[in-house]
Amino acid sequence: MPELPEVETICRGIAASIVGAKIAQVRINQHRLRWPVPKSLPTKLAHQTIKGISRRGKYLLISFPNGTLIAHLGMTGTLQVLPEKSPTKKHDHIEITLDNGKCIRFNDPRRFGSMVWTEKDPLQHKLLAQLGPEPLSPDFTGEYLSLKAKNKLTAIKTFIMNSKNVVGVGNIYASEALFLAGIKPTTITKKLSLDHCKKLVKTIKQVLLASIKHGGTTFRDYKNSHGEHGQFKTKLQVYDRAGMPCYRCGTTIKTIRIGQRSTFYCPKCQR
DNA sequence: AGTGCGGCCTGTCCGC
DNA sequence: TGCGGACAGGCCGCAC
Repeated sequence: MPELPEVETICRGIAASIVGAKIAQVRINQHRLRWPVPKSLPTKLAHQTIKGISRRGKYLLISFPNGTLIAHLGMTGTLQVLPEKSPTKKHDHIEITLDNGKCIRFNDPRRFGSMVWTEKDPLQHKLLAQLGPEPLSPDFTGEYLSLKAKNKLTAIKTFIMNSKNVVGVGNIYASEALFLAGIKPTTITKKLSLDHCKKLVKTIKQVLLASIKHGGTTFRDYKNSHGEHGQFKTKLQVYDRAGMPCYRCGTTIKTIRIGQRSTFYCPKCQR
């Protein structure tokens, strides 16, 4: 499942082969994604040159002179740059052929992903305007988290997974960061001290950076822009390890559900 | 206003 | 072996 490190990996992986290229053709094989892909997209993109690609949270922004394509990979989406002639696969919903002999393929079996077109400032788009700070930016500090978290009655895990508070922390990295910080995922946010918040901010940054370094985490579906799996899975401390011994203390890892999400933690290391 | 949950989807896994 | 059902999950949008 693509979280921030996976999206960052894809962004870095495809930039060199698409920026500066001109669109030759856009084909929509399936317009029913999270939101319908506008039928006018092929016309909008025709003959436009790709100016750049960047990331905001888990959104990829591909910019053109006349607007921006905002892509989200949802749960199972992949974005690959392939030779133009490589065969279309099942669930290749959108194919963007470039004038350099390559083709961008958006593949998403579960169709939780999206592809949105905007001609305004993309950061002011409804999907992006309300987003909290980037977790790896200097804006994301213990003081910020502490201020934002005080008086809130939600579980800390739910809180850090809410993109209004901080972007890019999904289910896997939330469990991992809380383990590294020694904080029980059910802890009510207002009970966290400033020191807890500082520690947690540090471990969120730490786990995201480590995952980017290893090319992301592949759980079931994630592949990078070259179709390769991420290697961070082997580094996971608690995620999907229910019933197995904690690497640190040997206590059996527990799983519970918080806000309809499976959550993993060590009952001894996290309090 | 803030919180919580329904719904969108298909592949995988499990039990009968 | 084949089939049905449960489950996985990001995130918007609605209901309370």
